[in-house]
Amino acid sequence: MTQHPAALDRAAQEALVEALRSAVRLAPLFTPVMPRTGRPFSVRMTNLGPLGWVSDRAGYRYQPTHPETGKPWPAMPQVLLDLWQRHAAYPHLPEACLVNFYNQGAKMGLHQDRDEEDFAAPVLSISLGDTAVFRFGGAERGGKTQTLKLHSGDVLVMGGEARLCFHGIDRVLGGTSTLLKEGGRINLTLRRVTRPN
DNA sequence: CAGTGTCA
DNA sequence: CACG
Repeated sequence: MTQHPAALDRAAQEALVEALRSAVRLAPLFTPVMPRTGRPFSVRMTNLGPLGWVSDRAGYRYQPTHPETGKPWPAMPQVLLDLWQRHAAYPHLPEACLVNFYNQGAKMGLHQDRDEEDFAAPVLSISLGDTAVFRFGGAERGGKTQTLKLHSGDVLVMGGEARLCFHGIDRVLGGTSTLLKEGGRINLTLRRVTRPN
């Protein structure tokens, strides 16, 4: 787990937010639900790139289209591909950018990212907007955990031993950033999904 | 079990 | 930590 504080300056963050606004017009935020129970998540999400992560009553999976519009996900902006190239230390393109929007009060329980085929690729996380309290532990559920504050513009790389660590968001600290006029936090996670040829 | 509710 |  490697944190790069303020890897994106304010101008880069604003440009990214603008790109995300365009993307969300094409691929609206949706509220995922838990497999089997159908209980809703508190975050809303969308995706960019050839594949997107979705959760519904049938389970977790990656798919090439938006679950509500049926249309392909919008392309990943070049700035994200550049960030991957710079921080991922992995010689293939990312295939999915999961966009999670947290309003104040939203959280994400401890989980592992394990729906990808290639755990050799890291997961790269980019934080925008309000500061979040990020919790992470080891590769076993129930192990010791620590917390870390993630600020707007931070890039976190979960690779190597940290690739399968349990992690989640305890809470979002309202009013800690002026980046998003509507408040809240956006997290982007870039992932390689399929095993490269 | 990427969810919530409850209790020490 | 148990649940549905």
